[in-house]
Amino acid sequence: MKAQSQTSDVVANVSRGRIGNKSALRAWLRLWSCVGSVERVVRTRLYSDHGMTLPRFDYLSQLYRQPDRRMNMTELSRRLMVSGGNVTGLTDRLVADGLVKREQDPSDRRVQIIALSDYGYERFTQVAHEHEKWIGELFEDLNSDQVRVLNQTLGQLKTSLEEKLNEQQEE
Amino acid sequence: MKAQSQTSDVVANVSRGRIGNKSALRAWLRLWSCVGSVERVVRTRLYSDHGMTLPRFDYLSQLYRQPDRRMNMTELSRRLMVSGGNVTGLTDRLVADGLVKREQDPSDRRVQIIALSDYGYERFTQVAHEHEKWIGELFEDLNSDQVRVLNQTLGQLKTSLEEKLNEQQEE
DNA sequence: CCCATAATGTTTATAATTAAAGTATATTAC
DNA sequence: GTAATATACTTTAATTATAAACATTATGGG
Repeated sequence: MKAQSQTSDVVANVSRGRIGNKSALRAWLRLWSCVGSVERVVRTRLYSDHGMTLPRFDYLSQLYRQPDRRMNMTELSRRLMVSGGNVTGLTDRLVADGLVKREQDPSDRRVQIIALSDYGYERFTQVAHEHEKWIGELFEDLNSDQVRVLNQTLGQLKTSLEEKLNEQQEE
Repeated sequence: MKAQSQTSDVVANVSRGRIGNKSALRAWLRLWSCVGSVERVVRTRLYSDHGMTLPRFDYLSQLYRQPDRRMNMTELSRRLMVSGGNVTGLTDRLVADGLVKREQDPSDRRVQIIALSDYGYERFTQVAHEHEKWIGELFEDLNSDQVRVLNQTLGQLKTSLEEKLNEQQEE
């Protein structure tokens, strides 16, 4: 597998070389660890300070970002990266709490369109403001160079992963 | 809210400047998205190819990394970043499947020491090899420079987060 | 039109997960 | 030594999550 670097030692200077599995695994474990720590903090504060769970916050934030504050179930499932059955259950509870509403798609009777209610919008706006502050505090020890490079690298990884997922799906 | 162009000017002039909340939030969303995508792939393959769930794999991997393949419940809870009750439930099921064993700590009768069984070790070794390959494939589009910087930045973030968590805990 | 296939969402059964309360044991202060 | 406190783990009730099977509706080809 490493034979390739011999042929291209001029080009590589090792710097642009392919990464090995061990190296990738290390990066993955760090990613996992960082995300876990941040999630834990956010989940705890969401619950103690606002009586809101993290899955519901993530759900509402997807609706919030849409211009019309609306999205169908399949799209929610895709964006939240959770199963369809999960979205059904979350939706039931959010509807019961009055945070979102179910609407019918006039052009396709299979489709449920979920709309953020006025109450849901108001509620989410308050919580999101706090949330943004927490994240800012948690990342404050990184400098702007680091964050810029991080965003760039993760953006590339995200695109690459999406391509792989699409390929996989088509097989 | 300042216009984006103004922020960029500041960044350009002061490259090591403090990051803003918006910038941190963007980084957090990318982190979350990448981890979600990778987790989804790993979870699906673990289940379809090996009949193993992701939480159990994570649990076993913690034991596997220990020299004596042993760890108590509290430490498992801390490392897996999940609640104690969760570890109790996972342990019950893993014991039922013969992958781990419960042992008593002779010096402290409150402590449960969890040991990877021979079967669990064998089983995990096979799955872990595959897992490492999947991660390698998922990250293959990043070059070694990117992974090095990523590891460095995430390492710093991880340390910073751990400090903040400790401070918070002591309050 | 009719059938096969795909897409959308729900249901079912089970597993994973949390927060909070509870139990048992250990440690510390006095 | 005893009481207060802390630690380790379990239990409880509710929520969140999955995969797989299902029902309904849409779409495309003959």
